[in-house]
Parts: sequence; C-alpha cells; structure tokens
Amino acid sequence: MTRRKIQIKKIESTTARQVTFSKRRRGLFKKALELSTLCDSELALIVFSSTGKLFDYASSSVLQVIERQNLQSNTLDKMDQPSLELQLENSTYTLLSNDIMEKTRELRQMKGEELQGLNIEELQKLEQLLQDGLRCVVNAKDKRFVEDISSLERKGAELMEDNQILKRQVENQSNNITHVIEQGQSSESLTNICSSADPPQGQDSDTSLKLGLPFPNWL
Amino acid sequence: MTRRKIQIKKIESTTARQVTFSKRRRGLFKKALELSTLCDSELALIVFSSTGKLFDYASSSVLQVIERQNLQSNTLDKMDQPSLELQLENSTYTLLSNDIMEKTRELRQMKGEELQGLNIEELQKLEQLLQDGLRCVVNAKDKRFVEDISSLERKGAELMEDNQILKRQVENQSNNITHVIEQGQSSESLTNICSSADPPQGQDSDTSLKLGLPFPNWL
DNA sequence: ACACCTATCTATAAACG
DNA sequence: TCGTTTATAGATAGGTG
Repeated sequence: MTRRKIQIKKIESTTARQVTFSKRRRGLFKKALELSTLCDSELALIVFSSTGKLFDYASSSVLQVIERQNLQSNTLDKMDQPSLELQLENSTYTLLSNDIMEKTRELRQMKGEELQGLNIEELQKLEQLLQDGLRCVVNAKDKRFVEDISSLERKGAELMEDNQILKRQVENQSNNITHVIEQGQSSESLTNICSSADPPQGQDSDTSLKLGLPFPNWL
Repeated sequence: MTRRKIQIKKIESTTARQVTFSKRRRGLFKKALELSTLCDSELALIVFSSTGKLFDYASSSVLQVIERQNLQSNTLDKMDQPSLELQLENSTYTLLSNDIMEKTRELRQMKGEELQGLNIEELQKLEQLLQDGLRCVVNAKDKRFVEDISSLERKGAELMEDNQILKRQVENQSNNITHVIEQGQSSESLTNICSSADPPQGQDSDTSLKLGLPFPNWL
C-alpha cells in the first residue's frame, strides 16, 4: 500500500503489528460504514485485537445502541422496557469482554510478552507459576512417553506371540503336505504346492516381516 | 473513489447501487482478511445486501461456527429485522463465551492442569511455550533487578553528595560560632552551644546516620 | 500510544464490451 | 449482468515529533 509493498502475513514485530492494527482497523470500519451507507445494507463487524480488546460496528440501530451503551456506561434510565433487557445483556457483555481482556493479558504475560508493567515481586511470582507449570507438563509428557512405550511393547509382544503361533501352524501345514506328498504325489506337483503355501525359510515373506517386527513400522 | 469523487450517502440508482455493493463488498472482505492475517486478530464480518442476501467472513473457527448458525437460520426463514438483531447479539455473546472458554483452557494448561487430553506432540509444544515464556520473564526480572540496583546506587550517591555538602555547611557554621565565641564569650556558654549545634565527631548523630548510609534504610 | 507527513500502493467510479 | 480498463481518490508503511 505505501512506502513499500508488504506481504500479507503475520507481522512479527509487536509494535509494528499494533500500529498497523490500529490504522487498518480504522480503515476497515470506515469502509464498512461507507458500504452500509452507500448501498443501504445491514452489516456487522466484530474485531478482536491480539490483546483481546473488542471493537465492533453494526449498521442496525439496535446494535448501535448497544455499542454506544458499552462505550459510555449508563444514562439510559430514561428509556422504557427494552432498555432494562438491554442493560442486563449489556452488563453480561461488558463482563465477558473484561474477562477476555484479563485472560488475554495473563496469557500474553505467561508467554513472556507485555512484561514492562510488572515489578520484581510480580515477575518472581510469574516465574514461579511458569516453573510449576513447566514441571507439571514435563511430568505429564514423560508419563505419556512411558505409557506409549509400554503400550507399544505390549503390542509388540502380542504380535511376536501371534507370529510364533502362526509359524508353528505353517510348519505343521507344510509337514502335513510334505507327508501327503511323500505318500504318493509326483515331484512336479510337489514343487508347485510348496512354492505357493510354504516359501523357503531363508527368504522373508511379507507376512513374516510384518509379524516379526518388535514395533509396527508406522511409528 | 475514482473517476470522480462521490458523496457517502445512499446511491439512488438501483443498478449503480448494486454494482457498487458488489465491488465494495469484495474490497471490504479483502481488507478484513488482510487485517486478520497481518495482525493475527479474530474478526467476523456479516453483510446483508439490500436484497437480503447474506455474505460473511470469519477469521477463526469459533467464529465460523457462529457464521454457520447465522447462515442456517437465514436460509430457513427469510428473516425480518428483529431476528437479525437477535442473531447478531447472540453471535457476539456466543463468540465471547467461546473465546473465554478457550482462553481459560489454555491458561489452565499453561499452569499444568487439564493435560490428560494432550498427546506427546502437544505436550512438547506446550513445554516449549513455557520455556520460552520463562526465559523472557527471567530476562525481564534480571533487567529489572539491574535497573533497580543502579537507580538505588544513583540515589545513594546523590545522598552521599548531599551529606558532604551538609557536613561542610555544619563545619562552617561551627567554625563561625567558635570564632564568635573565641572573640568574647565565657567558657560555660561555649560548652552549651557546642553540644547542641556541633556534637563530637566520634559520636554519630541521627542526622549524620541517615545521610551517611549508602542505601536508604527503607529497603 | 497518538497525530501528522508523504511516497507509494490499492480500491474503485465511470466507461466500454 | 457480468468482466475489463483506466484515471483518480483513498489507504497506508515507514518515518518523525
């Protein structure tokens, strides 16, 4: 748009992002107002800043009232029945907004941003909170590692066991077949039957490969 | 905005209004997308054309849910004014509630609670986040320590300087008094005056104690 | 954080197909 | 009702105070 063209992706610098947010937000709201005016269309726009602050605009009259009520707290006692309802809703709305702002600030501070307003005591408290959280997360992670590993080992053991059983079944079958063949079949038929039902031991078949692995190969 | 400047008021010609609506709507949505991308902010935009058609955009999944709600109830019945307003109000409300729930969960997880639903990858991500945050906080704390210490050292130096000046003033005064006394006072008066205005050097007065400390004792 | 500046980029009014 | 063009108004990135 101006001195230089910029890429449309998240602006990394916090200050630059805030400046841009402020400018573009105003631009966007102006455009929204123009569209609703020029084309007589109803329109609502709700924007949260990265700090959790809420901005909104709505062309419809009732929402404008609500919006105004939010900006400058009360002076609407003079209105009749609907105003009471609006006030109730509005207070909930304001409470929610405040809660969001508070939680957003707390989250940002836990991520190490927006720390300039804190004194040493508050910073130490935050550090302690982070260390406690980190300890819990690392514990949970390690526990999960152990669980996943033992679960995989169990599965591996089961597979190996199955493998053994299958191997024995295959050996039994091939013995039976060999026995049957030895009792009366021709040598040409022997070759055919053996290659399809009992491949040579030195060469891994697809089946024995899958069953023989201690861990599944999709890990 | 171009071949000619236009007034921002309702366009009377229906066709011109529709053309402008279509162009400006697209422009507005593009700007909204850019803002949410550049500044990483959550954002919802809902536009009704004068023919009642609904267009909307929302940057986050939470908003998309609300958007869908609006879309569905819009297609169900043609909608008259009050229902539009109600929907928009509900949207804002729902949006706020969901946002709070999400942020609350994130906070609890950063504090090491409610981790049972996370897999190893998510836990590692969380651990990284906490370590980054912790690093920033520790840096900020150390910086603040250094600042506070140098500020105190500066204050201490200033106090020592003031102390020196005051000491010189006291010495000058006592010299003058001694001089005056030597010029005509009796020896009994000399003792009285000296003990009140100029105590012996080897014994710390309250004043010199306060001024002589490198750091204030309220630390 | 805010207002202002200005060079540059973008959006778009009007026109045409 | 569209898309395309084009000249121009508007928006804004980066800078300064």
